[in-house]
Amino acid sequence: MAKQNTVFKEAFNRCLKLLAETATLPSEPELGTVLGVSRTTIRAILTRLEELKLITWDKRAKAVLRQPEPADYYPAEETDSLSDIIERSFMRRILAGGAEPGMQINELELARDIGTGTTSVREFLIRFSRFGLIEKRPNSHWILKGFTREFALELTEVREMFELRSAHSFVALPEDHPAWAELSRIEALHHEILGDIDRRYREFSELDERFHRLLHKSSSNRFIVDFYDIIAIVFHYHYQWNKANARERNARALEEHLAYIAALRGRDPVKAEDACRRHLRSARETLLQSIQ
Amino acid sequence: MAKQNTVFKEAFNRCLKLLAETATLPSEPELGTVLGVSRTTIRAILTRLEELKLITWDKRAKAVLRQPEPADYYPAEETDSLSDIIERSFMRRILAGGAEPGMQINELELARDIGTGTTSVREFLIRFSRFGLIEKRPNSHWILKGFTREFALELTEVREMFELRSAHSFVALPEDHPAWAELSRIEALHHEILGDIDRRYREFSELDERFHRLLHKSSSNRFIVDFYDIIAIVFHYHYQWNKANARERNARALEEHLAYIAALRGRDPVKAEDACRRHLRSARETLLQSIQ
DNA sequence: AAACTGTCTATTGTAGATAAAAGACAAAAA
DNA sequence: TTTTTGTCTTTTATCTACAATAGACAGTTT
Repeated sequence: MAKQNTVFKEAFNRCLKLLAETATLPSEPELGTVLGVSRTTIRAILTRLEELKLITWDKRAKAVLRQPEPADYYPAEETDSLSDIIERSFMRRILAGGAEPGMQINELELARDIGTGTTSVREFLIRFSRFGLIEKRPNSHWILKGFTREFALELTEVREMFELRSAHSFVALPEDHPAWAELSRIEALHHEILGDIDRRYREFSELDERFHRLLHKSSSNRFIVDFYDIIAIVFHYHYQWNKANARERNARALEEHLAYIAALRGRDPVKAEDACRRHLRSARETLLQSIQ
Repeated sequence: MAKQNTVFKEAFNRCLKLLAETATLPSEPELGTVLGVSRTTIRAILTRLEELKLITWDKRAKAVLRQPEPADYYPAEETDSLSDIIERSFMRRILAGGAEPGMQINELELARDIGTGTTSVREFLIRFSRFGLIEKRPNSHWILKGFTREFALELTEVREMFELRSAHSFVALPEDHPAWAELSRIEALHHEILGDIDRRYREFSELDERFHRLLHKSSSNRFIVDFYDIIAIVFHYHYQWNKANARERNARALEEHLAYIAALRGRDPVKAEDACRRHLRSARETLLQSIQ
């Protein structure tokens, strides 16, 4: 196959959900906007819906025949984009497996392992290299620099510089800036999760990213904003493979966030900086502890 | 062609220079180390040298028959790696040509323009995207964000944070650290160039990069070190297409560097910070002036 | 014994091909 | 007149193939 039709399958599944909710379908361009795909894909979806006798379709007349059933959906494995599959597979190898720093990474072997072409693996590695975990020897292999203590320290050093700067920008944001409303929503979610921490502590990871991205965004600096991608990917996989004491860790982080949010609200740069430092110090400790 | 033999041609040219200097050739593995290529390539070079009747070659017996002539060298156009060609061509388009922010970038068109396959263009764009000047729409084109005033401000903001931090690390380096010796060599070169500024002002660009990279390296932080790649590429092309007042600009920057170097030598963090700020402020002004 | 050469294999860099997806434009419908 | 559909073209994502390059190993030379 030249290209996998994951865009179609994933959009098809979302279209089924839409159908279950609304029981009616808008025009092709409108559907395209809603699902975020081109009209070509929309027409492929409509064709498939017709084949499955979910709808009848003739020009702009679209009649729903029946509600979608679980069997109508494409299985989840088929809707993941190739680059997601490669990323997951690669991260498992270097974070979970016993991957030693200095190890060679071989495009061909990776591709065979994952069952994909070399081009996609190669492009993934190029994209991934900006995270500073691998390095290319031209005309030869890649070198794994490893998820080491040094890496974590270098990462957090920059993170602290960037987030302090962002926190300063944040408190200077005008009263009516939408970030304040978003901050309130985030704060409310913190209280919700803390109120039912035993059951909901796993939601922290996502909320954490949402909170810190909001802060970084207020720097209005693409390099600072983009740097959060590195932090996010590290923490994302780190949380997945390090579940020890997750409940306590997350509860503490949530409390720290609340103090941090309160300080931001107070518009006091010094207090905000203080809360920021305190939280980042403890985040760094958590990360370092998990490494060895 | 599947792969261009620019590695061979470029190494061949360097080997000719070596031959002109030493008039004798070491063993294959040793040549490989000197030229930084594999023995496979070395043997291809030796074969070619023999064909051109520059040497006789039988196992380890290599006798030089004559000195290389200009005609023996491969022309410079053939020794540039494909990615360099693509980079130059792309940078000319977006810096020199009237490329508007928001413009679409089309892989196929770029490839046709440069006369290369799409794969290489695509990989270049992925690698280049970390510089924050372009952005991908998945399944669709790239967007040029443009070399704008905002870009320059965001770039210099981070640069200043990183370089201040690096300058602080630098003054704390132990007395016997090799960086101090390199700093002296760099300082001497500054005096040399300033002494003959009218003729040698063009050498500033390279020296500037060498000086700042030395500083950034002392941070021992891969993110800070890697960030200099962005600064380097921006200034590199910026110097190429903006030659107005180059002599005066460079002379002033050299003086600033000397003050900066003296402050670093004094091991006084406050003075070093001061000199650093002063130089970076003027570097920013220079960059901003050239944008509009 | 250490280094070198001959030979062979494996991997990378790049082009070319192709299905999937995007998107352009004219004709048709509201 | 604005939106929608039918049709067609262009571009992207991905695979496969292959020359260039790296690298391994055994036999040979110093």
